[in-house]
This record gives sequence, C-alpha cells and structure tokens, in this order.
Amino acid sequence: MGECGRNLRAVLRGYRLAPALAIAPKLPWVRVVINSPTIVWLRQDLRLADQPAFAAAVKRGATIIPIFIWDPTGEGDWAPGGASQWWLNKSLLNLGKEIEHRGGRLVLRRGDSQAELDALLVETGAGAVYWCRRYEPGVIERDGQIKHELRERGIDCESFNGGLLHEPHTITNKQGRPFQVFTPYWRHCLSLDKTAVAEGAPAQWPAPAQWPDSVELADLSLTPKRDWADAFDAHHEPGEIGASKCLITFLDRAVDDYVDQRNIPSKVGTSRLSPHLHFGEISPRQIWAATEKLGAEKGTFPSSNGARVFLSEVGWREFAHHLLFHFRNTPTQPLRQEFERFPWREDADGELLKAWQRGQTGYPIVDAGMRELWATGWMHNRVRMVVASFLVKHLRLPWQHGAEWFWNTLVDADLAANTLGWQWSAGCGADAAPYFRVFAPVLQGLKFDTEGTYVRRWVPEVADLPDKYLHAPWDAPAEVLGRAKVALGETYPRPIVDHKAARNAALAAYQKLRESRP
DNA sequence: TTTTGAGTTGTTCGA
DNA sequence: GTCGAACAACTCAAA
Repeated sequence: MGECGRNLRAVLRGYRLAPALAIAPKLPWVRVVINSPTIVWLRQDLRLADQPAFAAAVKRGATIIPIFIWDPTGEGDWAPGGASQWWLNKSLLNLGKEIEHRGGRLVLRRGDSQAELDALLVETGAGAVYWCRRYEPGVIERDGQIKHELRERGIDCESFNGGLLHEPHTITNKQGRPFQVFTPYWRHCLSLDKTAVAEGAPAQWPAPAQWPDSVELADLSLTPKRDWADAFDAHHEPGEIGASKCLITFLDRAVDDYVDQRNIPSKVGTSRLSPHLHFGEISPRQIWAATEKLGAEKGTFPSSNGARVFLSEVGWREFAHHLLFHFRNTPTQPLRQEFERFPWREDADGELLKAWQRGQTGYPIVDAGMRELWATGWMHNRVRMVVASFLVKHLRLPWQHGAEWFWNTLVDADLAANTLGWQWSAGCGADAAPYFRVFAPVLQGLKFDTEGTYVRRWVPEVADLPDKYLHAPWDAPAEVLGRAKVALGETYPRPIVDHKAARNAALAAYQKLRESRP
C-alpha cells in the first residue's frame, strides 16, 4: 500500500493530517520535501550528541519536536524506582535547558505512551516519529505495538540503536544461539567492526511555528515525597554535561590505575558512569571513542590494561542486555531452572531483610554499603558484590528481594544490569559465580578497605575502633570496645548471622539443590 | 565430529 | 606464614 492509501486509512481512523502532507504526499517516484514535523520520542537516550533519532530527524529536514512521556505503567512490572525518578527529574531538567539553548523546547507529557503519541500527532500534524530502542521485555512489546499502529496510519516511524555497541539480535555464537558466557561473547564483539558515533541534534533548532502542549516537569511528580533523596544532589550531576565531565575526569585521573583502584570503595577509582549510561546521557560509542582517543594521545592505548578492562566493563553492560533480550523472564526467574527449588530461608516477619536494607547486619562492610546506597543512591561495585553475596548466601534470602531493593534505591537501576548482577551473585545465572564462592565480609573489608576509610565514613558508630577490629567488632576485647564507645547490641548490632555457620548452611543448601536434581 | 581447555570479581584447608 | 588444591557444572570455541 502506498503512502496515500495509508494516509486515507489514517483519516478514516479520525486522525487529522498535516496539510503539507495531505497536499504533497511522499511518493516513491517523486522527491518531495516533507514539511510535517518530526517527533523525536526520547526515553533512555536523554542526550543531544551521538543521537541517531535526532540525526534521522535532521536528515528528514522538517521541524523537530522532542518529547518525553512519563508512562510508568507502560514499563511492564518495572516502573522506574524512586532513586531513578530522582535522577530522571534532574536529567530532564538539564536536557530541556540544553534544547532551549538551541532554540527548541522539550515537550513533556504524562500518560499512556500510545495515547500521548496519538494526541501529539493530532496536535502537531507530525508525519514521522523516531526513537532509540530499549531492550526490556515489556518495553519491547509495547514499542512494537506502537510502531505497528503508527505505520498502519501512514506515519513514518523508525527506531534506532542509540544505547549499545551491538544490539542483542545481531549477536549469536557459531551455533546461531545467544552467548551465555562472557569471555567468548566479548571476544566475538571485539572481532566485529566498531560502531561509529552518530550525528546528533541540530545546533540551531528547527522549531515548529506552534509547539504542542507540555506539562511542567513538576507535574510528573518525580521527586520523592520524603526528603530521602535530598542529599543525592551532593553526589551526582545528572544530564549530558555531567556525563561528559564524569568520563573526562575518569579518563584523566583514574583509568590508568583502574585495574587495582576500582576495587577500593573509599576511592573514586571507577568511572561512576552507570546512571549516565542507563539514561543514555552518554553512549557506549562515545565512551569507546573517547577512551581510544585520550589513550592514544597519552600513548596508553591500546597498551593500557586499565583502558582494556574498563572497556570490558562496558562489555558486561552489553552482555547484560544480550541476556535480558534473549532470556526475557530472567528479571524474576533464575536462568538455571533448578534454582527454582533453592531452599531459601524463612523470614516471615521480614526482619532479616529489613536489617540488610537498613545496614544493621552487624557486619560493618555490609552495613557501610547499604547505608551508602540509601544516602547517595549509589554503591561501589565491590561492595555491591559483598552485600549481594551476604543477602543470598549468608541470609539465604531470595535474590529477587535484593534485586527489588536495588531497583528502588539505585540511581543507576537498570533491568539488564540488575538482573545479571543478582543472578550472578546467586549463582543461578549466566556465567555465574560458582556456588562455593561465598564472600567473607570480614576478609573483603580487610582486603579492600584496609585502612577502614569507607566503613568509618558510613558506619560512624564503630569509627573509633582500631583497624584491627573495625571489620569484626565482635572480636574486640571489652576494653577496646569500651574505649571506642561501642556497646554491641546497643550502639551497633551484633552480627545477625555467624559467618562460619551461615557459610556452611549456604553450601549445604547448594548441595541439597544438586542432590534433588531430577 | 569429538575432545579439550578455559572461563570477572573467593575462601578455606592442609601441607 | 605461604601456597596450592579443591570446591560443580556447563558453555563455547579451538584443536
């Protein structure tokens, strides 16, 4: 069916078309300038550079209307959590400012995505809708329906790869199946052609004569009701500019020592790009290009281990998307099905979970991590592994509980990464930690927070303990505790589980799982 | 086609 | 005190 036929059907469905389009329909054999505006639907690609949806809109040559629709119920079971909403609010604020600097406007709407797009098409007479793809199962389904609907109505509707080096559907192993082990996956990706950085939004905005209605940012109610997130400001700078600063600082100061320093939670040894990447304020393509460029200038690329290991972390993000795309039930179900029968511990009143969430387990490194998370919306990756292992193995509580808490409290909460991380920790996912790998909280503390800087910062109750006992206050003699003004069970909890006993119970539970295999 | 070796992040035990 | 081995099972690719 030609454009005219589709336009006709659109009219029959009750949609008013742009006059320009109705008068000069785009026919395959006639080159016609399409004057109807292009809607660029922004989602998790909140940036103006390396933005293929904007690039395509520029190429189309009409006015551009960038929109964001707040549609939490349209995200399946995974509406953005509180911390993510805090970030999103700031990110949208900054993106709106950037667009305004260029003479444009960011149109904000709330409600059902399809309904809002429909309304915007009517209001603006737009003839095209472009967006960058997302990979969450619920979102894939929704977007597919929307694309189908719009195309049925003769709207030029296209989606693009804005957030990955290689999209999941383009990667398979030699048997044509999805990879389940990281190393061969990443080797394969590295053998492929590099993905080039795309063009972005125009410097001078081709603004429509009339902008469609927009709600105020505050109307999206993205700021938490309680004052929980007020302190986040001190730790993060959401937005495209913040993302660039973050990358430049990291490449400038930290990438060369990344291999060692990334494990020290008291230091800024990691890139801290995760929330920026999640919201698409920066793309992995830009990160790749910048890492290569600055490394080449310094003469450290490709020879530097730091850069290589850093880029392989970007690879883990890719791998997470690969797995989520190909194994769509993994946000709630273990990839390895036998883990459905794992004998989790009863926690009827939820006291164990609560103690973990609040950083009251009695293990300082665990509590420090959980409190950093609550206070800043972020937690150092080394500590994420420690607290995850603690929840799943020491407390033997379902990894899904941890995933849910992280989902609500992390500013970088990302369905793909969160799912991979938790399944990896629980040992039930792809390329997972072996069952016998039970992180010992005291050892991890001593190894990666030797001076105790991190624990003292987040668990001030024990700050006056000498290094020797900081990570295991219960081992300290009474007089040492007294001098440090620590009263176990009063000022700071006794350990809620005994490490050795908990470790053995976890190993026994995994043993049981093996034996009960059908 | 079959076999083989290697695989993000650890801990404990015993020599 | 240090060091290597053992702790599954499975995926993937190279031989």
